Amino acid sequence: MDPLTALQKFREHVETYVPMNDMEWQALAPHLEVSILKKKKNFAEPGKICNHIGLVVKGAVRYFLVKDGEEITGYFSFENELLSSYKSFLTRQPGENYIQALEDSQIVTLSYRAIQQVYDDEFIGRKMERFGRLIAEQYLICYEDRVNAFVTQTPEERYSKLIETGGEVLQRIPQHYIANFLGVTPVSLSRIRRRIMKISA
Amino acid sequence: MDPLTALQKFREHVETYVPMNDMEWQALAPHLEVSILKKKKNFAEPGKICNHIGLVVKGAVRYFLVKDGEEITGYFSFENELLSSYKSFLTRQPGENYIQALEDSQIVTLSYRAIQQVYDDEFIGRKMERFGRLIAEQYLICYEDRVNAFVTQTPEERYSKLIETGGEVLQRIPQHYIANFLGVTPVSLSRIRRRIMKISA
DNA sequence: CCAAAACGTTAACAAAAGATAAGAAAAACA
DNA sequence: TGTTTTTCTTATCTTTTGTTAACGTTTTGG
Repeated sequence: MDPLTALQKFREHVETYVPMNDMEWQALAPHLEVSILKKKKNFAEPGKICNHIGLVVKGAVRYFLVKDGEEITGYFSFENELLSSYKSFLTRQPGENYIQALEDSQIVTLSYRAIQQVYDDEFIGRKMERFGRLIAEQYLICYEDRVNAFVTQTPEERYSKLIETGGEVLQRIPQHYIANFLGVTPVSLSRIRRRIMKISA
Repeated sequence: MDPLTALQKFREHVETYVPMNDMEWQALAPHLEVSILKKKKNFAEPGKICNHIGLVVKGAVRYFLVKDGEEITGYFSFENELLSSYKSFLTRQPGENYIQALEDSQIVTLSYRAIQQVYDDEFIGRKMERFGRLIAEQYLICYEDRVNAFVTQTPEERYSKLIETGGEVLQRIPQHYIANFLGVTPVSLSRIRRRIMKISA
């Protein structure tokens, strides 16, 4: 999609959290960049500081790290979702994971320096500060739910729940990635699926 | 400790995130309450909306939920740490977990209504908004690490790491709570401990 | 101070998951 | 199109975990 439409998507995303008039948008927009991330290209890499936060306006990305030579997938971001190696981005320390495009993707990014400028800005700082807070709070809740799932549910229960909620994940993502996401091996997920098939059949 | 000292603790906690002068503190302090939570008493309960966020100035609390009649412990908060059923607090929906005092505790609390007032305040709103953002970001990072641990590490690795970092948890908390926290049963943790003993001995 | 409850370990068995390898089907791509 | 890679399943074997129960110890609370 053309860059202006992409930027518009970013504005809409902000406006789901805080209202924003045209003047405010005029102040924010110059800090944004629109970029293309080709399939298999990395948005973040281990050992490097993640200098951008982004909004996926088209496509999807996968978060993973390499352990004992194996890729272990921890998360995904789809259209209209933010992406960043948050810990690295926020702490300014080298990250541990890759963020890689699953498909050719288009991303609206905001650099660390830019976001700090925006937070400190006279005119829009207050509003953006609130936006940042609400974003962080929402992701906090997502993580809280996910940790709860690990603590209180079996892998089978986690998978069943994932099917119920019918996330986009299921349609667009290879199952061995989902297995990692659920905290089990691909082989194990395959067995879980068979067990569930038998029950529901 | 006396209420004024407790409030002072809260101020110090805020100041680890944002600077705060006396006038700002004067504006914030009236929104705070100091309360005592006796051992085994609940700060939050399932089915109820969590209306307060708090800072533990003395004591410790445990987060747990009841599944199939069993208590499953997911988290703890100690001195100088925040506590809240964040999801319930932020979304204004009934929560799912208990937050219960492990010891007689003293807590400085801020109600949902109060914190919104503070965020909207002319004088200190901007600063508190940033405080709220930084808090949420920090907790986000904690959760990110924890989810990563579940996805990439075995229970044994998680326990070993917990010992290395030598968290307060280990000293003050019964091991079957720690087992839940790590995502395994108490019996399993006992076996893990024995395995590790043999190796390091 | 005593009885009851909570706690940690261990054992025995069942269930589930990890590791590895093999094979078929589907997708990627050249 | 045909070939290679990826993906998913299945099987086998080993390891780990869950479950239940028992036992001694410690802690708690009246």
